[in-house]
Amino acid sequence: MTMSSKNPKAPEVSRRRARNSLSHEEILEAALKMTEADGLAQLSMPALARNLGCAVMSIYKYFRNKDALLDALAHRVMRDLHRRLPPAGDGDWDVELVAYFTAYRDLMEDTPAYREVVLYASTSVVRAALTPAQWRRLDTGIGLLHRAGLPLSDAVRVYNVCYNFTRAYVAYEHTVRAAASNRPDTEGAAEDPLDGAEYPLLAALPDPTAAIDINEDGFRLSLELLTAGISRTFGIPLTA
Amino acid sequence: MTMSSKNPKAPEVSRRRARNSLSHEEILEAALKMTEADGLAQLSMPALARNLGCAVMSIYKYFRNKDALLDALAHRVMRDLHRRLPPAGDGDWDVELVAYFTAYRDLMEDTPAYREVVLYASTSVVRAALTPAQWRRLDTGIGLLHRAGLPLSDAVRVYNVCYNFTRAYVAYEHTVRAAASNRPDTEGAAEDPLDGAEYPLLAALPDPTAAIDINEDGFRLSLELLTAGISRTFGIPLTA
DNA sequence: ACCTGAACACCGTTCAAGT
DNA sequence: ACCTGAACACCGTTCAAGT
Repeated sequence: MTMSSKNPKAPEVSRRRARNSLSHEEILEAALKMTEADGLAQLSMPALARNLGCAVMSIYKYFRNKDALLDALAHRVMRDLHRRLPPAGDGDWDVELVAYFTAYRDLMEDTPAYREVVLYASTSVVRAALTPAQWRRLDTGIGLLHRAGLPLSDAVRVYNVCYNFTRAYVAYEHTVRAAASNRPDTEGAAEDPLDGAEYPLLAALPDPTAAIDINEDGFRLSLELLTAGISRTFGIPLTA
Repeated sequence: MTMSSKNPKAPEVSRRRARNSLSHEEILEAALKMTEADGLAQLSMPALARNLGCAVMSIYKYFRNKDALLDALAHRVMRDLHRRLPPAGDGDWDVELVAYFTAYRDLMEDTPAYREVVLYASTSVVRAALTPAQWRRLDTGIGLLHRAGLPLSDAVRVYNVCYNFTRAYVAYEHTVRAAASNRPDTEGAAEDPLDGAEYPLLAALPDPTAAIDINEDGFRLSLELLTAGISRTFGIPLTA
């Protein structure tokens, strides 16, 4: 009864895509949009093709397989990410250090799609060709510690620690949160009170599970402790 | 021509499983074995059924769906894990703290299947009913910091930081390593030397990518810095 | 009650064919 | 050259049927 079904020979909005209308870029853009909207888990080749209005196999002319597509997506996302991420400033080392890594987490919080993509393709992102913006940020981050008084080799080791801590924490936060939202929450189910004889300390706490929660407070305290640890271990004063 | 195909009416090794031969326990055991052998990614319902010598749908009599099975698997693994994980000792707080969290990482290194399972079902594991062994270890871990001089509420916050750091670090290490082993390594591809004018510090390094590597050294240094940070922030002396 | 095969709606991917 | 449909080997899961 619809217009398009009345006569199969009718124009029917031209199902077939024009000759060179598809491109590497358009496919990636669509994939990114879909990831932002519904998450990486929903990004399938058929769904992507539907979204592009092309046949599934057309995508394979531009990407060897799905993995290659995800790799390209990860690179694109990392490039965007570092464009929005400032290099280290030249204020007090401890203040700047906290700001430097907090900025990374904040940006990831802003754009959940980034977290998934970055988390997924860890390798291609961590190991493969870094963009100039990433090298720059890396260089200034190490410089921060070097200026504060650490020998270069120690500055690299300490930067490494802070960097991996931040990446790991954000990734872990994300997986925990994602998993939590997929389940019937046990919020209502009243927990059994803990036996004070068995667990003297936990039993005294208002919420024992707080000890293993993961949230922003923990991230902040971690950075504070790391900073204090750097100060103490390398004998450079804190300013804050 | 084979014996079994000659006569379809022959005994044929009795394809059908005996009446009550299947069980919750046997299924979980098989799933764990398969995960140890080939990784969680290879654990499909058909593969599991083949392994058990039963029909795929038989499994569904014991587990509502695959997610429920993975949940049960995660709980089983966490229970095993904490059985092998000692509570905190009563030596010097800083030495014990490092040993306490290093033990977790070491155990995860030992049994890669554990990492995958624990990593996967973050929620059910982190939030849902903890076993007595886990509560015990938690209680002694917090006690470690409390005995060292931290008020109980701070001891919980600091424990939380160390715990989440360790979990996150191990999980992140695992995903990076797993992803790396799935790809053509770029080891051979000689990296372009970095421009000394653009990246003065990185250019001076023998291997700039070391700044973002992840390995055991980073883990150890992280724990050292955290310990030093706790000492400095809460004014309790280091003994090591 | 417990176990099962057939069937469904999805994947990613190969292959041979359209234009 | 670029785009496409049909087909294949896999998933997880529902349903109705065997024993």
